[in-house]
Amino acid sequence: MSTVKNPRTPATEVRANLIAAARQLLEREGSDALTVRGVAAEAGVAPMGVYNHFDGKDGLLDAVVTDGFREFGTRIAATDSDAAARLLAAGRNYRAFALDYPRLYELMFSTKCTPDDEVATGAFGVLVDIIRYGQAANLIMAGDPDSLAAQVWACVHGAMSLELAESQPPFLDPAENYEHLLLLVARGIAA
Amino acid sequence: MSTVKNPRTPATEVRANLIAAARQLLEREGSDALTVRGVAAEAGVAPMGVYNHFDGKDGLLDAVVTDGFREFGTRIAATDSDAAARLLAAGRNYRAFALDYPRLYELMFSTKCTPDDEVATGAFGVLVDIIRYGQAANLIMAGDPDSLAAQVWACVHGAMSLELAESQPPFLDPAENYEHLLLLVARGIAA
DNA sequence: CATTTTTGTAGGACAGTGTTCTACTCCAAT
DNA sequence: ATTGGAGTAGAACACTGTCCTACAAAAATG
Repeated sequence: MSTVKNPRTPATEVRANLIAAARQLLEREGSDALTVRGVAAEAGVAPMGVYNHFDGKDGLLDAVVTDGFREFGTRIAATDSDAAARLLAAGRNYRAFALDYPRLYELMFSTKCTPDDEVATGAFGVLVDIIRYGQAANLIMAGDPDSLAAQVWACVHGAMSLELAESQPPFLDPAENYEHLLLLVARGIAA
Repeated sequence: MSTVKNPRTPATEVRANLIAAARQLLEREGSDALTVRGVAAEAGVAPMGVYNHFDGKDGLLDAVVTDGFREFGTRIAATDSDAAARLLAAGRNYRAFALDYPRLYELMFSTKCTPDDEVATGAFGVLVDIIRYGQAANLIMAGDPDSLAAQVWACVHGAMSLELAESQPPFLDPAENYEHLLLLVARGIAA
């Protein structure tokens, strides 16, 4: 009978709790489950927190994808000293992240969300640095590293986007096909 | 004061009208405007038509993306006798379609919709045929045409997905970058 | 041509959504 | 110790997908 009042969440944790709850809910139950009331309940927070700490639901989702890009940047980094190995490793790290958080990955690249520009650029910069490293080793053709990175990014993103949407021919093995794609890209940007 | 009753739409037209209305509304006002009531009003049809002719809103959207894939297949086809020119032309046709119907294109490749398998496979087959034509001309490397087509498709899809989401560095010219990407792909699958 | 069945429209209803408002209460800094 | 900011609770609004009933018109049947 007695409806107990929930304990109050410290102000400094509300924001982080909401982002973490949204990410959990997104992967566990899909993007349809990302409701203001649902995320707040998952975070143990009042729905109003979404409006006090973010610019409504859209603002929360923007914060979620920004958080995703921050993690993405650290995940795709590779440190192999061999330039070719580093490029391949980064490509595989890219796929591993997308497979770990498929729904977040889709949200990150959908037109519904706008991640913080600096953070997104940071993740892109990781790839640019790998391209530069390959150019220094004379593995990758000369040219604007940003442009080359954008092309490489497009190829791997397209592969993961299609794999996650199951838009690829079902008789092709996704992992095998992705490895072939990485080789295609390597040939395409070879010096 | 007097609410006039709308004329009744012939049964054979309701379905096509709803799909056409959804496509118009989608491009004109964005995916948020794709409500059952909104589409029905745009089509001059009662909302119940969405449930009589489709499996609810999701069924209507599936029909919309299937319609999109049908048109897509005809649009990307290229007939240049030179194999390299045909491949390039198809790549440019691909981009032209995505730029003509950006919101439909995003919907077609989102996880929310499932196009009719046969139709989607048909569009993919257009690219497979172009790959085969290039192999016959000894322009493209030997290997499974389906696998090669899937890789090429991934690259161009990724480029358009990023361009439409404005996820590319703003200082790069999209058209120019896309041309570079087509050359990258051509080198990657060259014999 | 007359009758019956199918199928569109009208309009209301339901639960769930994003969003905003008010009231209350607790934590923290002055 | 008091005050003000910031959390919760809960109601309210318009809008969403979905379903239901009632009625009328088109289409198929005789």
